[in-house]
Amino acid sequence: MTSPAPTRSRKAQIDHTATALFRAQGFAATSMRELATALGLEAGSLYSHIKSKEEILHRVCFGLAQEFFAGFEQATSQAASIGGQLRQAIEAHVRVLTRDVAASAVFLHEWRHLSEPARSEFLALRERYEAQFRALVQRGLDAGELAAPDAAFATLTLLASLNWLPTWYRPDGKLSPDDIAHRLADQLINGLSPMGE
Amino acid sequence: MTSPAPTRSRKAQIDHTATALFRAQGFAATSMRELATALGLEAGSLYSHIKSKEEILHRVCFGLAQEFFAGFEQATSQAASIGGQLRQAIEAHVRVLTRDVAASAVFLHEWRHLSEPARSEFLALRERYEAQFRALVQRGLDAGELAAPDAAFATLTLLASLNWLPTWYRPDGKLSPDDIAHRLADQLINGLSPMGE
DNA sequence: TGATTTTACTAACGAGCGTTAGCAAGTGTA
DNA sequence: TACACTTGCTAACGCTCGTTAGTAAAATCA
Repeated sequence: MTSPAPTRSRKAQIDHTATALFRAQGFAATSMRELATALGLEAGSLYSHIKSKEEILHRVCFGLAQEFFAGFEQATSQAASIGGQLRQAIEAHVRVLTRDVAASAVFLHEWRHLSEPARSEFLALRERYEAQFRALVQRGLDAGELAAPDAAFATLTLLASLNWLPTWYRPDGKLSPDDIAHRLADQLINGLSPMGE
Repeated sequence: MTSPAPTRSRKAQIDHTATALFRAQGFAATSMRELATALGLEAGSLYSHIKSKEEILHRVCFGLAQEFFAGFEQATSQAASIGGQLRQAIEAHVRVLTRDVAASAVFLHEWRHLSEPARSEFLALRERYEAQFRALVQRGLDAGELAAPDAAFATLTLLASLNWLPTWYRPDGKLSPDDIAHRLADQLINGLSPMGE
């Protein structure tokens, strides 16, 4: 009862298709009948594999949160300058975002359809993640490796640039995820001015 | 101070309340009965003032689009360096975003619930607006006032930072809209590195 | 083999959805 | 006064929603 492989695969298939629909139409505007049709099933059949519609959303949101934490931890565990750690953290974030753009979009926009207490738990995780980023930026400011009037503000702007990515990124574009990660890090750290102005 | 002025038409009140609900719960997850209750009405009464639920969304989305275009035009019509124009355009964009955060959030996230052909028209407007920004950045690159490997990429990142604002901005925060506009422009143009570099 | 689990079906439930029709009270205008 | 316009009500329409119950074929495994 712990982990039969074939069960997992059908469930994962449902999650995957649902994620794509949630992204394209939103959680509330996606019906279970629509999801079932996309999978070649009848609506009722879905409930042999999942308990509820929200369960899918829950799994997507919390699963991705875990990936973000893992990426950040790996990026900052290696010895490097603060600026180097920030760059690695940015690239790790971008890597998670681009690994599954649909899931990322759902993670970023559909979490508010979680009901309590999941919603609050999710927001707490999100705040914890942002706080980690903020602390890293603050260390950079203290060490003189970064310059900004306010760590909180700088961090918000930084994450903003990253989190808009799923709205325009296409896996078949000419820039690879690593290209994008590098350019984003460059632009955010160096700005748009020549020689930094 | 924020009490509804008696001069505001019932229609405008409906739009305003609906915008707040659409922002908090999403368009699809907000029912007309819920909207009516928030206004102290019965559901059917709404239809003495509006034709449909989508009509409200249409008005919010296209109304804000017009504001963005007006802001950009005013920002770039004044004679200034390219960098100065970009700075003004950024600040104009932020000013529109902060004037009505709820409407901005709806504009940014709920437009996909527009049905055709409104949806395509909206996307065309959006693309036109981004193209204007992109052209401005490109002129900056050509004139040597800005530095980036790619105007399109730089523009996306720039607008990304701006458009994330409605998710965290609170009108009663300690930063005024103009403060925010200035800081955002600084950070995006100069980056996080000390002295640029 | 037989037992069990997995997978999917049909049919239906109660609830809520956006919207409409018809009516009535209040308000401004001539 | 009479008329029109605005505003809001009640009641209901056809429809879709997420979910459940009960059943059964197929796959898995002892």
